Amino acid sequence: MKIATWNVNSLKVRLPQVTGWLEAWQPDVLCLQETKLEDAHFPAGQLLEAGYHSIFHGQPAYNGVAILSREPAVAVQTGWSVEGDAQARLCSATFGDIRVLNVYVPNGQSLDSEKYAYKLRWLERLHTHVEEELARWPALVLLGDFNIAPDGRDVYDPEAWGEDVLCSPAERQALQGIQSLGLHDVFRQQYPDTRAWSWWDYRAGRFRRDQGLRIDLILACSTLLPRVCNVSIDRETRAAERPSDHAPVCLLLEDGS
DNA sequence: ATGGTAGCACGGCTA
Repeated sequence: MKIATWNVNSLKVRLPQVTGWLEAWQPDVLCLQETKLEDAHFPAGQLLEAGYHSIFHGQPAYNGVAILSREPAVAVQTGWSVEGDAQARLCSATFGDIRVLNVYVPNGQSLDSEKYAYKLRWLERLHTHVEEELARWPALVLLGDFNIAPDGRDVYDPEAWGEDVLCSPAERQALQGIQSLGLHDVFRQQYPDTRAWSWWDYRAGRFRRDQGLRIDLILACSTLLPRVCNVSIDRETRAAERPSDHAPVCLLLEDGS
């Protein structure tokens, strides 16, 4: 079972790159963030021609999440379970024995912004939601664009970034709190000392100088860890023509028995 | 260098 996540920064612009990536990597499941598309404009037909079913939860211009899959999803859920959400940042589905939660965590903009307070509230809400989902689905993978670098190993210049947004203690603690429910950062588990990034700002030649952050994460519950074969960050796709500012991250799991 | 670039939508916001 191959499960991947990719913040595409507009699926309308990136559709050729996405279908190319599906062809090259052949994932069973690909979670997308920042599709920036209303549901009425989602290219489900073109993706089906490429061999993938879609579930999607979008809005005009901002946010938007989707899950593409070889097999049709079951137990699909968009947004939170009970209340509505104004911003399309979460969708979930089950494939085989695996529950997949795809998130686009708010960026937060800056520590003094109302958007940062919203980010912290959103993470609290996610904590509760993950707790509920784990009770129902023991084999769970939580993945997506977390807009949080877990620690200094995940930042090209931790001194310069300090405790700014994406690296602040409060959001890192919120992430740790969610992980304390029994979820493990599979990339970090596999590569304890590797400094690797999943996002490079378009500005200031950040990619050219390899100055990035690792904010796109795949968290797997303990029961799945023995099945982890490989985790990779596809830096080549960030280097390609007209790229998203994020690289895809891919997890390969052994099939369940 | 408190900028820079990209996307949405056509001015200014978001990242």
